[in-house]
Amino acid sequence: MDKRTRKRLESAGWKVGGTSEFLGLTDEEAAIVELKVGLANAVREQRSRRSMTQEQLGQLLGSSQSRVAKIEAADRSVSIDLMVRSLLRMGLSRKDVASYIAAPGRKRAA
Amino acid sequence: MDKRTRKRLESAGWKVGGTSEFLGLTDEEAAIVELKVGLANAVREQRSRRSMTQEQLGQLLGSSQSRVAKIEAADRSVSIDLMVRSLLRMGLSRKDVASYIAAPGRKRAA
DNA sequence: CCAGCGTATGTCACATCTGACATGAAGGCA
DNA sequence: TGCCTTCATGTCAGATGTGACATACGCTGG
Repeated sequence: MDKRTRKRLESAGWKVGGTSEFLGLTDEEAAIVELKVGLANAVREQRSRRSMTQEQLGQLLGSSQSRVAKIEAADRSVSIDLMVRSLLRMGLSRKDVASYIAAPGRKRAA
Repeated sequence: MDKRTRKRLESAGWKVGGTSEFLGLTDEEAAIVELKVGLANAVREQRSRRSMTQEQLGQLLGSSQSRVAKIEAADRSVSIDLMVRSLLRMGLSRKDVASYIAAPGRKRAA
């Protein structure tokens, strides 16, 4: 998890320690946070890859710039559903989404 | 997609054709349905593997028998979040969940 | 210095999801 | 046949997620 990501998460209210659990964060909660971070990074990366602004992506998703920002920040108020729908709308396949979910944190090939 | 699954989906209000799209179902919607069916099957399979009743699983999830039934039926009223949380609560890893999402429909090894 | 662009954050009315309950249907068994 | 277990489906009040808006922050070019 890079510094920037961690900062975003913490300020969003998540309690993050190491890459996994810490005080008051069960294994399951930790797994969900990690999973969401993976998807959040995926969205940011895919958008970036298309040279789109958050505003443009928001439009593509039928949503707003602010919500895209929250998605990419893995904000508490964002569901996995929304993240997945975003990726699919950007043309990714179910398998692509799965690979992002399985991914540890950063880095990715295709 | 087996017959039983298709029946459950259709009665749940989804419009399903082939394994993918049909009338009035965009590619994205189709992908979401398939993804949810994969997770629904995963929950049913994992529960079955543990010889638990829906009632017992409901308790483990802090929920009810009826909601478990809806989860396994990939009901409209069930979010991907809930399905994922269920699988994690049953002890699966992020990677396990990912593999179920990537899976076409039925069959699985481990 | 200060516009302007892209992004981040807080808030809120409205939409969707969720647990719980009631009830029904299918199968097993005495 | 009646009873019991397990799963399916409808409903609803309360919880959570969502789009939109306002506003703030950092950066870059003028």
